[in-house]
Amino acid sequence: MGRNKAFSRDQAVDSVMHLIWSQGYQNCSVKAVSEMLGITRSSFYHSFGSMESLFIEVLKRYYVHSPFCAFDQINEQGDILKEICTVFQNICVARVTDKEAKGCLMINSIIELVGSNDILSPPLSSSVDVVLTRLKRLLNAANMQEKLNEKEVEQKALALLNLLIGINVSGKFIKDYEQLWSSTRLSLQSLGVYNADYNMT
Amino acid sequence: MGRNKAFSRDQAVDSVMHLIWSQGYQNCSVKAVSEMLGITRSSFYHSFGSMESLFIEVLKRYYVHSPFCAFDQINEQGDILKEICTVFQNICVARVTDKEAKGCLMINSIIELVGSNDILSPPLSSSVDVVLTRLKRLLNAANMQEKLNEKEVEQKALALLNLLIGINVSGKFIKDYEQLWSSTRLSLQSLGVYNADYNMT
DNA sequence: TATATATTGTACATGTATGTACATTACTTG
DNA sequence: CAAGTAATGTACATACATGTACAATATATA
Repeated sequence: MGRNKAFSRDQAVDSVMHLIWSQGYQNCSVKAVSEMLGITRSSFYHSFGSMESLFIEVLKRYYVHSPFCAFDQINEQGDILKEICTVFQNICVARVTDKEAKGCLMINSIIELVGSNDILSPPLSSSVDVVLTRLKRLLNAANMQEKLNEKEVEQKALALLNLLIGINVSGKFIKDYEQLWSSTRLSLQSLGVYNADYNMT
Repeated sequence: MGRNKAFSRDQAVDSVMHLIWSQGYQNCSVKAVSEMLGITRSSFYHSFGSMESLFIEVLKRYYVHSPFCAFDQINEQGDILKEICTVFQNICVARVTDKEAKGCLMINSIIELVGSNDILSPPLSSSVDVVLTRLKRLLNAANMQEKLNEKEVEQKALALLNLLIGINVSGKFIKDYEQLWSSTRLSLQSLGVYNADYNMT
């Protein structure tokens, strides 16, 4: 019972995600967000509580749009390393293609907020942990023959994460696909993830 | 002739640098900065014109504090690759040591501003170009025997820049030196920059 | 159809933020 | 020491921003 919402929460979270994505969290005031949603600030507070709690909701939603998510789709029975490379390649395409140079919302937010926002730092940090854990799992699965030890897997996973972050930032000023991808491929190849046989261009 | 400034411009730029560094550019209002400097906003505008122009001044000043600057100090006659590794190692130390998790001002600002601030995007992007050019030069100088071609040098330089960016961001949530450095070392080693003989721990 | 209730809107009090016009101050040079 | 000038301060007009109290609205259920 009670009155119906004048807006779809799903759509709202989605458009707020895009706003924060392109403008940064700190640049999104309750006023601006409310106006974009076509509701009053009063309704905003009633529905979402605060910008922080809305952002946490956005963050969960973002995951399915994130470069990280693609790692979850990888079939562990297939050629894992090749699929990892494909994910990286797709990220290069996405970064070069995006005219707004938005980059990755999660990475952007980490830089913007971790260390300064006590409420949002924990969820952001733990989001990264998830990715790191996932990468370790993939590397271990791909590792049946190579036999890296636990520490080496961890190092390599973090190296891949660093590369992921690097690309997402470089994409802000490097708009040439060939340049971005070829250096990414070089890094992947060096780390033993890319194989010349893959022949990706 | 005329009245003396009540503050040292040098000190002012320096403290504004640290404020922006720890809080982010967008979080530093003219009001807050003026109050920190102990001057009125009126004086601020008179002395600096705008936050944007002050930031450009800060950016120049930052360079000598930046991880990038260390590359300029490298003696091209010595063991260039080893010195590059030392720079990376020092960055790992700096990131892990910094309790505020500030990261690199330049990288932070790129993520925060490139693509959204039309005035500050160009100086930020060109700052990166300087670093990339410097890295290419170092790699070429270290390359006398290896004979990489132009493209390969460019790829490797960008790979190093990506690594640099990755570390600076990872340092926000990874506070264990061993973890950060060992994965960085792995990346450097993979790229043929680190040599097991260096024996850096 | 009446009523409970979730949603929305209005209004308020308060603080922050920006940029400028104009007056004041203090110092330097002739 | 007088005059010119750079630096500073005051005041204003305007807009943005936050969070809440209270009233109005719409709808599902009884």
